[in-house]
Amino acid sequence: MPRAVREQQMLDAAVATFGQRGYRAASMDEIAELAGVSKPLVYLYLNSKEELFTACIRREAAALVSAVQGGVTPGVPADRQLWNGLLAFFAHAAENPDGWAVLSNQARTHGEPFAAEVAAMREEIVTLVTLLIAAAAAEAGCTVSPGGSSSGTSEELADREVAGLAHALVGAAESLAGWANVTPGASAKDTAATLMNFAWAGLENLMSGKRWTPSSSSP
Amino acid sequence: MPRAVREQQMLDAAVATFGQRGYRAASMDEIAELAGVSKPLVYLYLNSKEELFTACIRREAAALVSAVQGGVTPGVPADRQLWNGLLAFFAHAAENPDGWAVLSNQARTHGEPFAAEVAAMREEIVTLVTLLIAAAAAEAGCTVSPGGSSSGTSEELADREVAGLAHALVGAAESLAGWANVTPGASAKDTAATLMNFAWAGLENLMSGKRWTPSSSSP
Amino acid sequence: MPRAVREQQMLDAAVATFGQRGYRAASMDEIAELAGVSKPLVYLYLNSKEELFTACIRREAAALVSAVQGGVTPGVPADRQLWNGLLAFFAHAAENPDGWAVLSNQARTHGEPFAAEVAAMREEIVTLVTLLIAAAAAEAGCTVSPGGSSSGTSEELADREVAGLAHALVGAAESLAGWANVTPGASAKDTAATLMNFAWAGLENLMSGKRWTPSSSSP
Amino acid sequence: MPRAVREQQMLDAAVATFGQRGYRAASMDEIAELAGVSKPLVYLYLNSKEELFTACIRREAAALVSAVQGGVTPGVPADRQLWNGLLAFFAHAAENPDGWAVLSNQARTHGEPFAAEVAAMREEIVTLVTLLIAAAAAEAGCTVSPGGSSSGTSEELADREVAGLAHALVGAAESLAGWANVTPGASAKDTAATLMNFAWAGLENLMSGKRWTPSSSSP
DNA sequence: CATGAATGAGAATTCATTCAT
DNA sequence: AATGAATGAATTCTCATTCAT
Repeated sequence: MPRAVREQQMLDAAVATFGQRGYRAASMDEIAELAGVSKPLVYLYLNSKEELFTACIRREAAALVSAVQGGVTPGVPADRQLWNGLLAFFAHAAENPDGWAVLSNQARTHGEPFAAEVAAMREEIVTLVTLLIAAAAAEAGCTVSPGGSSSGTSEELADREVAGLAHALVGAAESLAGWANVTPGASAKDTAATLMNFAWAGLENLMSGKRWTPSSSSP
Repeated sequence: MPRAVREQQMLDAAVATFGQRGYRAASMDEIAELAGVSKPLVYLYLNSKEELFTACIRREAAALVSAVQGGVTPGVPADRQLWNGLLAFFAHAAENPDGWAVLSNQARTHGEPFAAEVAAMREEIVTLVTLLIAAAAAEAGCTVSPGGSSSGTSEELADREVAGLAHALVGAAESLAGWANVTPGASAKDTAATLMNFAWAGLENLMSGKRWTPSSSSP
Repeated sequence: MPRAVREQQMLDAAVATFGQRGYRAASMDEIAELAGVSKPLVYLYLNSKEELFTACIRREAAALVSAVQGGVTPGVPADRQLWNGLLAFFAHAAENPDGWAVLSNQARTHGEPFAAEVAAMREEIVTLVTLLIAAAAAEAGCTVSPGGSSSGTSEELADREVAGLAHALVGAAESLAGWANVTPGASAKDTAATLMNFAWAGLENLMSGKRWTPSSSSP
Repeated sequence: MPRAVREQQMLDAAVATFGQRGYRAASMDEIAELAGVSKPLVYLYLNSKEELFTACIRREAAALVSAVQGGVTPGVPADRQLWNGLLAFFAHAAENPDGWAVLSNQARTHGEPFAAEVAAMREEIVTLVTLLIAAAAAEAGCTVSPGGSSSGTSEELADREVAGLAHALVGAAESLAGWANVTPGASAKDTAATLMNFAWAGLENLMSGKRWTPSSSSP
């Protein structure tokens, strides 16, 4: 059996085990057995538990990013791109629960070699979303100023605000994906719709300058 | 030294260690040393690693809920209550990063004794937020119908939508808290403002029936 | 509460715990709790686990020997004395199962400080039985020769044979006591009768020279 | 080194250690060192202290039963079979003192997983002896009635009496084996002869109806 | 290419024992 | 006379990792 195939089998087993047991609780014994190979072979191919875990993270991160990017097709309006991206994201997380668990739970929870990998992936997605939001703003005739804090002027949006929005959106998506994965009856489409509604409304309001500030409320 | 004091010292040390290392990677040796006591004493007072971890989760969850509830003072308008609650939440998470890590990362990542504890706390907060959102809607003259799916009628909001909003809001807040804890220059107030804007806009749009649906967009 | 009383309570608790759990598995914590006192007090009175166990053995051994000797009343025929002794022995073992377990199982199973204590008690009983057997033989008009091996002559019994008989009898009694303690429906009287029958027959045969030897059998 | 060989080495070491120190006091460290392997290997092959101990009991019980059965060759008169069986038993116990200690002391003294193992072996031997005694009775022209209590009639023996005899005989043999193992100058042959004499006499007396009863003695 | 055999290092947990009061 | 507080030293068990073949 060719090496590449064996390696994928090992990664499959590792993702499943890490996702369900957690990094520390997963044992190389269990992974090797699940992969149907002997432990030394795992070491021969992947060197150590740490490298094996890193390889898992990379593979799953790449798959997720690729799935999302597959949804975000240029040429259509920004809101549709966002919608398709969300849909692709929730569908992928639902179809690969172990991989999603590795990325969202395990990788973050264990020290530095791993957190950086996920942070990179996350940054990639945040960037994508930031661009989408900026594009949506542009389509709505709103300029994005590279300045610091929010000017509050209608038709103008600060960089920071767009970035904050993107972060909040990605954070909400991550949280909802975990929730949808453990909630029966939460389809990817419904989940995406909930978030899209939320996000789009926030975006429209920001663009039209209707911000909520502590002082805008009753005394 | 009296038992109660020692116990708090141990919990302090345990929260710090669990928060930084993770449940499995944290060793009782390290916790005991950090607490300035011998391991047997930790066992004498807290019985096992599992019970120790559970005690940490309970204490931190109670502290967090209490902080948030301290912000949500009845008698003021709902939007202010929400604002104050968010502020209290982000401030508490920022001031207790290890406790927050225990609740948001560790407790969820490890099997059933623990996940349930956090789920209970989360439910408590989601309920609080749901009530707040409903109150805000009422203040704005919008009725909340106990029916199933969204009717789309102006001035009417389905139960499910309020709950979805609350879930998304709490999820976004959790995610933003993690992000703020890791991002220099993100103050609790700024973070709360970003989210409040986002959430309030979503709420206003929902209340006024301006929902985004896949088909409402350009082809 | 006077010291002597407290000490007996501790020994009661210790005998029960050692008898049921075994020497190593019994913990000083459990013993102290069962005795209703604090651990340091146990140490104050009995110094160490080893000394505590020794004290248990001594007390139980003395009680057993005293019970047996209470049955063996001089002045009556030797067979009756033997019978009464057996009866007293089985009754005592049945009434004090934990004490009997300490003597028969635990004390023997754990190294040298303890085995010697029990061996001493056992020797005391074997001596008593030896004298009884010799008395019975004398009553039956049979001389006991202080010589070495069995002469085989009728009406004469070697020292060694009497000692062997006594040892076998005591061994059988010990074994039967353990058996009776775990066998429902085995009364002390029945058990004593079984053994008495066995022993008395052996004795009579020996005294009348009807020995079994390998060569006395068919070729 | 092949697994089977290593396993036997480990069992050898374990039997020696358990026999001398007792179940609780024997440490896996000591056993591993005596076996000349590392502790993890012992766990890899035998899983736990409990399973290791059970394996010891099984091996030693099988060896002992096999030794006794090797002595009891069919085709020769029952008394010779009994004699050869006793001889084989005492010889085996003398040659394997640790194994004998495991079976006779340790296994009985510690809770349920183990006691049952030994009880099974003991039952096997008691059955063998019961059959032998019945055969001996038959050869002597005595019928064994399946009835309840002793009829007392000459030439007739109740089931119960045969079973009681077998139990007492096995108990006496066990006790004598322990004694012989501890008494210098007590050869297997001498020990067997003492017991055989004892047993055979008891059997002959029972068969000829000469039972001792409390009331048959002088007042 | 693949594995059976083997281990050093460290994990959780328990226990007999001692002080200061 | 009595105890709450505290620990050093084991003990059972697990795991990532490496050779020799």
